[in-house]
Amino acid sequence: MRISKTQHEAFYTIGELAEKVGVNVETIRFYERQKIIYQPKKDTGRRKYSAEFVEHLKFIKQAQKVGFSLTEIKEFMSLKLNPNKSCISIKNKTSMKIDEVTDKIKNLQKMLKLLKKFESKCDGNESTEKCTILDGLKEMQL
Amino acid sequence: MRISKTQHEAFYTIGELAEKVGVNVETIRFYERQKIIYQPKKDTGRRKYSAEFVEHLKFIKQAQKVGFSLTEIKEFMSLKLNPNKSCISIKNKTSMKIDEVTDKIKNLQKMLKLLKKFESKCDGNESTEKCTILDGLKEMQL
DNA sequence: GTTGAAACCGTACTTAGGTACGGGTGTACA
DNA sequence: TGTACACCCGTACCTAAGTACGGTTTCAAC
Repeated sequence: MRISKTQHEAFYTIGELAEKVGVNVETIRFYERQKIIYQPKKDTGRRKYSAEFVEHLKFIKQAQKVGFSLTEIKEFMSLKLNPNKSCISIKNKTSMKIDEVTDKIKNLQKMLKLLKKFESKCDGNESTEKCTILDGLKEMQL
Repeated sequence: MRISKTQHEAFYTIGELAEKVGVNVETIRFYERQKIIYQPKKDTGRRKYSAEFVEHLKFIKQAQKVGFSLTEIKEFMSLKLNPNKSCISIKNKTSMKIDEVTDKIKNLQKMLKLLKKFESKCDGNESTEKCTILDGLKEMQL
């Protein structure tokens, strides 16, 4: 991380940014090509990232973790940067995502319950022939 | 669905099975190639699926929905069909999966909470410039 | 001032999870 | 009995989300 002489503002090279966020340099270039993040100012041909890019990338990674696709994330990002549309489409997308996430949580909770049931029944010493976990799999209809 | 003459047992063609489970015929062939399901008995060259395949495929689809990869699913399936290993590895895998699923639920719940907060604050009529949902995205650190 | 790491760029390759295609064969039903 | 439809197989193609490669330029440190 370097400090700009005039503004005391922190900037990162692509390598530093990648390191800071825990992604590959190539991934950042890839996001740029896909227009998920915008290309930052360049200094003698090199990308110069301001601190907001750390937040952008962290947001992308978090959103991915909970199941948003890059396409969905790109939409959110572009809405942030492009404030000329009515808010209603954002609200609709949000509602749809709420339903989707709610559903996913429910399914995961069922799965979790089953996994715990299997785990508690199994003493770990049987051959798989008698394994209660495998028996459990049979009834695993979410 | 046809009924076998001698046993009153139901069998499905690949097309019927696909229809019943709601997947593509090609997907079933793909799973077979990937050895996620085994190849059923054939009758004059054609696959003849017993009812258990309906359950197998439903299980695969449910497991995918909650985030298991085909590789993980394949392991579970192969354990069912191959009862020669000690049960302990299954128990370990199960415990790991419990942690993973628990974590995923937690993250999804955080995401859900944020999404709901955004939704309730937004009246849907503002320009995105003023959109509270987009403001919310800024703070979205899970 | 040299030199080695790191950035640049475009292109190609990878893995996961399918889907489509094309040419040949079996079969249900009018 | 004929014909359309379902099935067979292998191979090719597709999208998502990166990762790697190779040749060139630039910067930073000695």
